Amino acid sequence: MVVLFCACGAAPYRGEEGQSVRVELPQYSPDEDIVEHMGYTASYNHTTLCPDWVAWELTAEECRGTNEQGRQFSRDPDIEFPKASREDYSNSGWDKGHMAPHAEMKWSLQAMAESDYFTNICPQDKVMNAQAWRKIEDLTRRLALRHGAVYVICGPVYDSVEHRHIGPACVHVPDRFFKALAVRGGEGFNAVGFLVENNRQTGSPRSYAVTVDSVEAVVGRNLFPQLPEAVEAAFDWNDWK
DNA sequence: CGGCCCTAATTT
DNA sequence: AAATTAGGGCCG
Repeated sequence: MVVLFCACGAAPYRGEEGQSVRVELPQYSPDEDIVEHMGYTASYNHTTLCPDWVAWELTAEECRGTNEQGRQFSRDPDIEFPKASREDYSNSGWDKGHMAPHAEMKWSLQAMAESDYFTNICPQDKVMNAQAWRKIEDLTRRLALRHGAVYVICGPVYDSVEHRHIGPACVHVPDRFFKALAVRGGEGFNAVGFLVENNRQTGSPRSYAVTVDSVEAVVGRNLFPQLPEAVEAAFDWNDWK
């Protein structure tokens, strides 16, 4: 069991009882290998060699970070057997796709470096990563600036038993990716989800938007256990565009 | 155009 | 291992 704490320095949401609540964290089990970094929390899967989920709170202040540092993909020192490496991805035809974006860590050089750990990386289709996925990331940053903070969780989806693998370590290639966002509105929280196939997807965020309930049905866990059930049951795209 | 998502080769 | 350079495409 891992005791989670707020390592990012951002002011955490305080629930009804006044205690600190990590809205971005999903339901998880004690046997998951969960690691805390400055900018994100991840559950690393030693079979897929990818995270099962990566969660973080992105604040407006963090979006205004100005540090500059190139990508420096490396193994996570906090994971005991981090078998994925650069070698698995190079010449594979698949991107080393960030879950928590490098560009959302510009508030700290260390956070930027930690975002390049393979704990935070999945094989992503080049076109999907640069277009459909990036547009959802751009939207997420705009939402953080507009609302002050956005709670984010995303990760891979494996639909087929016989999905493909890459590299000597056999990193599993996801069939889809999910992402769920929650923001504080006037009368509580709003939440929306996205499901994107891991192929040449170029569409707008709206074209991938679904309810968080729909994402949970695919992922098989409660993504925002701190929020009321009704928040996850529906969304109005006017709140997100 | 700058910013963002990357790749690969080369140098130190 | 890290830094630098060169290249590619899309978006606002």
